[in-house]
Amino acid sequence: MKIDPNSSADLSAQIAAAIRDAIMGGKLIVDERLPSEAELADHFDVSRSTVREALKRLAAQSLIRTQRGAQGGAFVNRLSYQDAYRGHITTSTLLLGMNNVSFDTACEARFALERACARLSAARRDADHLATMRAEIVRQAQPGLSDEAFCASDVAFHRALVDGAGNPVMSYQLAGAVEAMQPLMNMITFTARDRAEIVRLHEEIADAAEAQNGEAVVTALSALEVYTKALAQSVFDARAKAQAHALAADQTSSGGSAP
Amino acid sequence: MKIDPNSSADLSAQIAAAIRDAIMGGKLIVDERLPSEAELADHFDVSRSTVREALKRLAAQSLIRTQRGAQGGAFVNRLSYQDAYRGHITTSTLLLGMNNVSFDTACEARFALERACARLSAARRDADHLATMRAEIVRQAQPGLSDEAFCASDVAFHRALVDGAGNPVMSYQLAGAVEAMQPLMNMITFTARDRAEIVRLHEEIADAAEAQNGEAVVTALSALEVYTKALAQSVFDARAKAQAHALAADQTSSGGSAP
DNA sequence: GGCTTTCGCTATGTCAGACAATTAAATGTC
DNA sequence: GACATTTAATTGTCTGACATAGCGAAAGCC
Repeated sequence: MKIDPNSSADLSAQIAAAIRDAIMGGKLIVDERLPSEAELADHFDVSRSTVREALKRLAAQSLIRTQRGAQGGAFVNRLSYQDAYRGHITTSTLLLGMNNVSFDTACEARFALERACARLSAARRDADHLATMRAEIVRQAQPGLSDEAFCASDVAFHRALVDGAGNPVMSYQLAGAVEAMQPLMNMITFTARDRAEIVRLHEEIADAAEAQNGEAVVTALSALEVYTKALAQSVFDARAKAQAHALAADQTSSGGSAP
Repeated sequence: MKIDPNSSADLSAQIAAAIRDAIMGGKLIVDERLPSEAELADHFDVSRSTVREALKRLAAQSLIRTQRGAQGGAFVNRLSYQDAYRGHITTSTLLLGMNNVSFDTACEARFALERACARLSAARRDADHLATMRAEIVRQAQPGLSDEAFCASDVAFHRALVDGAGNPVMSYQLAGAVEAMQPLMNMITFTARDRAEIVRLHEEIADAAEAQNGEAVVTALSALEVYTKALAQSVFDARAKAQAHALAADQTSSGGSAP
């Protein structure tokens, strides 16, 4: 493990990259202990603080974990599905939130990918997955549920569907697409009629999954995609109209403020 | 932004979490400058080193960038697709590599998700995407190409197909599934006959994409999935057989070493 | 005036050394 | 042998210092 003394990048970033490469290249294996901070500082000829900053970078990516005390140190971490999920969801949410991704684009990606799980899920889902889906449908039908809770339940429902495929890699990849939609969905106010229609489509999906009819799950998901997009469109249209109206009123009263 | 003084977790981790929450919650917006390290140290009542470790954690996730000099500091970073791609691929690769994910599981997830892009890609791909696919096919047909280069070209081909869908969110989500397969594919030695068959299927995919026939792309992808799985199975079987044979020979010559 | 150069300020990057907290192992005690 | 104590190793945190980078204002020059 070496770093380039001529590089202009931060030493801590270079050291983190060197260790990351060693892990990804198999030179450091899972649960192996890294040299102590003092030894690493010696090896890279930097101070302990610099090494620590590098290790914190790796810890932020769940590549290592640290343990205090004698026999402690930094250990190569086995990246768990749970850790990977969390990071993936965080990144996906920020990516959508910071890049003005349109509702349609995110929605299209989400449903396209979810349909990819539909057939496998219909074939393999077990009783637990079905029970979760049914339970979330019941929750969604409860009056007085906040929009946030409704969206959260929606996510839980779809996650159960995806998990039903029994492929953890797929569940991981889908987690980003499904969960990152939640902030976008939270921008929508659902009327009772909207909720009823969504619940109806969820029931259609659950029924199809119970009957192990993959084709019907795909069809219902497509219907849900169309309905969701239309709903969002109408909400955004109404909001834009209200804003234009407010702007016009403002200009009438104050005479406007810009050319 | 507050931290819990009773928490047992590292202060730097708590501070990083607090700032991360502020960013995700919209309290800090893109390109906004964070307080200086000294000010943050003051605010959280910790030393500058601790603040720096927290900031390095965030930098590792591309949530902030830092700039030296007067008017410098830490700024909320707009998470670019490129940064998100890189992180996603790293995580996916490690997840597959560290959890003994079977080739079949990863392969199933990859092709299921890729089929989800197929119809959109067939409908929307532009000349560039087609050109990239054709170019990679040419590369793959060249004799003398190393297995690694063949796999890399395979990834580039499929990425072009996925990008053809024109949905950057989908491209991002797929990046993990497609690229993380590469290390697994690299474990396979391809015979000339294997490569020819894969190239043939790639041509089928490119032809279908050119004809904007989504259904045909899906069919060809499924055929490629079946072929890839069978190929991997035969390679692994042969390897296991060879190992069993070597073990038997070893036991015969040395009398064995285990109960 | 318009241009370049210099200087100073502020912020991050790095270093050195110290102490606190934690934990496992070694040691001592009964 | 079981239990308590000490010891050593290691990470976590703090303090203070200096190096380095970059912006902006001031100074100098034409």
